[in-house]
Amino acid sequence: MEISSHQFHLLEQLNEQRKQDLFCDCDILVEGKGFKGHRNVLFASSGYFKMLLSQSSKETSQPTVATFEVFSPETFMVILDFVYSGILALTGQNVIEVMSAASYLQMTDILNVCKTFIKSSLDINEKEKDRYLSLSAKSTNNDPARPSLYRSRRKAKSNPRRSCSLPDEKAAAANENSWSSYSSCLSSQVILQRAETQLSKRGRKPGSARRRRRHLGLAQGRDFAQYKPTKAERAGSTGSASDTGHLSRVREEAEFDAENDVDHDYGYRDGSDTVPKRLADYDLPRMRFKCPFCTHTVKRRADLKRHLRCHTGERPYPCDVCGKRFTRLEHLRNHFQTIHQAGKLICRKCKRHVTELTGCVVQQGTRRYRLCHKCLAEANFDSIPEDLDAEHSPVSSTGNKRPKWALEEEQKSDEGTVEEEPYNLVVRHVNDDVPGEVDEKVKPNLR
DNA sequence: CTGGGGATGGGGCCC
DNA sequence: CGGGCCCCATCCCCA
Repeated sequence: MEISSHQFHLLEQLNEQRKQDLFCDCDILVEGKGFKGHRNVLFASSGYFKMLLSQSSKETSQPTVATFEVFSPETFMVILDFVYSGILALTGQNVIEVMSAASYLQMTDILNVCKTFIKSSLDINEKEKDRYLSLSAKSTNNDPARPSLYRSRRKAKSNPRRSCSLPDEKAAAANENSWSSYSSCLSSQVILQRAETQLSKRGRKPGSARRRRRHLGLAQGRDFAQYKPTKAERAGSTGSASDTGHLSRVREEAEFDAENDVDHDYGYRDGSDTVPKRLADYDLPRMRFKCPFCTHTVKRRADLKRHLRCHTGERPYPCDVCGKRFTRLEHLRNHFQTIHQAGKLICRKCKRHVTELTGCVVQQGTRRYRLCHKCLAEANFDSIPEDLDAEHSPVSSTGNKRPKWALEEEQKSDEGTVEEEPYNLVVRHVNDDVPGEVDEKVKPNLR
């Protein structure tokens, strides 16, 4: 027989012990501020502490000391409170830093909740946008009541501990009405305010966005936590070795701001007085959309939507021929044209320009390219490397418009010269949330 | 190991 | 607002 309240009471007791510094055997120093905790609780909650404590597990007589300089004490407080209560006090203000810290501490539950929080915030319907954008110039999102809104929603659930497992899409969907409107309006304001901050920053140094441009290159499975700085950034970075992932980005941002004499004190917290004045100094568009995952801002919501794919890993455009997936239709088209349709009128071997008359298309697996007649005669296919996909690739020698996976009976070899256009590009927009479901022009689903 | 070039991915912006 | 084009940075493979 399971007594459901036990877990809650146990956690409550541990939290009391923490507050009264009873049996605490772990000291955590965050930017100089000290926190107390229990090794077993921290071990069970964080991958980082698991690693740390398992290394120092032999010296159990001495209290463990962990020092962090990569997030603020306030942020760690939010996380520690969550560890000991199951309640995560997320706000539009702190979500980015909490997510960064959770990533650092390898606390995937918090990470997922933050992601869900942010993604829900992005689902801004027009009504709310109009309403809150008009408010945003005057209002502040520092209302202390707001985090409690999020908490209360979570508390409404039967088990407070379970309530942190929000990443469950169904749960998120079920709760959408109850909190996404809140978070989206909150986020609208955050986005606008931060956008204004960014505008002020960027406005001082036109073109700096380009110089600071980062290749986010987040392929599927690559998390933004694994962000790699560019060569220039690596060379110029003065960040601590422990500052990994987006934390280093945050730090770089700070460094950039320092370099460029950016004033962070915009007075947003106290209201609107300073904001229009500052913005008025720069003749820039009023609206920018701020990416919740990074510092990037864009003019149009559609561009933000597109940009977000580099964070979410969403690749809704699969190549029907090789299965490779792309974030954009145009990338799929480019890929298809160059890889599967030999779109480039260049001899692959001698790199000379070829025409339909002076060259021919060579098919190798699913890959097609052109060779001039001379190179074709010399190569005789021997020097052309095998295509890994060759064994399962359809090959056409007819050039008919037909389904690309229809393997022709008379086909004997994977290689050979072919006529034009055996593959047709079929544009599909795949919804990743429903595995296997393929639909024409399904709207991208931001997870 | 290194440089070159193709492939890919992301941003700006026009239509 | 989506599609598409252009440009550029980065990755990655290969000589």
